[in-house]
Amino acid sequence: MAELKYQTHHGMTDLLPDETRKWQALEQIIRREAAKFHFEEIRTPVLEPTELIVRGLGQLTDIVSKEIFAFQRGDTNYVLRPEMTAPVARSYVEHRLDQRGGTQKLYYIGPMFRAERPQKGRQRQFHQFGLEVIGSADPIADIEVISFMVHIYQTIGIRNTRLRINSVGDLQSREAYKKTLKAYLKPHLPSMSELSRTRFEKNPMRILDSKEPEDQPVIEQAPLIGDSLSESSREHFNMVKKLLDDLGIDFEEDPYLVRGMDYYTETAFELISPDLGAQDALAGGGRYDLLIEEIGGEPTPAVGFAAGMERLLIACDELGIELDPGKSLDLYIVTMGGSAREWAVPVLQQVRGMGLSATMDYQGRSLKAQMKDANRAAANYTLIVGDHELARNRFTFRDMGASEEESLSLDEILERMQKLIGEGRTQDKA
RNA sequence: GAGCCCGUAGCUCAGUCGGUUAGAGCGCCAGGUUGUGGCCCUGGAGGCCGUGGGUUCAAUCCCCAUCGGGCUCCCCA
Repeated sequence: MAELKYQTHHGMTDLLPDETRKWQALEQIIRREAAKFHFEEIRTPVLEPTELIVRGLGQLTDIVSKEIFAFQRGDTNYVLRPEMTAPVARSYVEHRLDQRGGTQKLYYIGPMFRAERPQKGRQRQFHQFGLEVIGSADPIADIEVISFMVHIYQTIGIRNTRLRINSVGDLQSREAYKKTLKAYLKPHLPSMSELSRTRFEKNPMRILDSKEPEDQPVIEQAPLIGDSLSESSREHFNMVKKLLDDLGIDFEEDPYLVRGMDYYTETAFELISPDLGAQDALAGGGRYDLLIEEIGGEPTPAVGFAAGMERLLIACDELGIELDPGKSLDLYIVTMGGSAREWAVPVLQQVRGMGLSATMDYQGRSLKAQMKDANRAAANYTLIVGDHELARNRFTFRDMGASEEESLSLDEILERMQKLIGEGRTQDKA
């Protein structure tokens, strides 16, 4: 096709009407289920202070070091949020949400931005939904979060997922572990990948995540975080696993699971799907007991997860799960002639006032073209009006599904429509 | 940041071993049915064959660059 004057940026896509129906259906499920778990929605700006993201996620993480969209205006630094945990934590501190009392249970849905090379299941503007439970150190909080995450995919019908969990321990455990790990790694460094060698000083735990072949033998023999866990971290993790068992949620313990953000402590988890290809992580999360203090709040334990919506929808496609309820319209008013068109305008308002959806042609097209349009819009009924009907004050009311029609007064038609609401025969897919 | 593949109508894709007016299906518009959709038939609109340059008598086709897209590594949702 010819060169376009303007188009979306690399890795960013328009969601067109035939797509957005599916998105709305997904969002509806998320909101409904979040409400069941008694989570409340939080919405924050897409632009955040650069420092928040850098401090929050960690300077050395991939996201911060090479994937953030940042710009400056005057002497203020802005970033497009790459994730929601830090922004929610910021909001919690900024608005003293602890003063609302108890544990804050928040959910969000929205666009995130990362300057990566796009591929299947990875875009520069993508969408996540997720939960944050702030103010509880109880393993029950971890479990509620994990259980919601698993529940959502179950509800949608994505069954063949795998839950992987690990504990990265509290601060003491991590310091102790880093020490043993570095002591172990040091003699092997010369034979290891360049990436791992750079990580050694900065963040040795990330080496365990390496997929470089030359690192594998070293990693296999490496000491595990599990062996360095403090007593309380061990108890916490054991309780999480026990509760998962109690809930009948299958999981596999992966001692090598280390997640991408520095703020994680204790429980870390990931939900992966074999239906996704290279980018197989559907969702992931964990506890972040140090983040809120790190960004200037009171020491506050918290746990959450984030899920990629594009990936969820890809999985649905792969599995043949249809979220799109399809188009629907209650009434299409077909008009012939200027007076009929003018007559229709207030009738539309009346029908809509009854809670039904209604539209008409705006172009003065032929009856046939309007019928075709009504069909395309998946209209359940059409009301046909021309000079003939106006003169007799009786209108043609056509049932598009049954291909039957009769001549009725407007009141009779409205009465029928009213009845349809009661019978739930209309497509009110809010 | 690195590698591989691909850019022909709105969409999915043929095609030209380089050679006069570039095709199909679907979609769109109209007619067949002077006031009736979904099926069928007929017709129509719609392409500087992504863009720029090069080679050539001649380029949509070959070469280079560029832009865009897809996939992979890395990493993540």
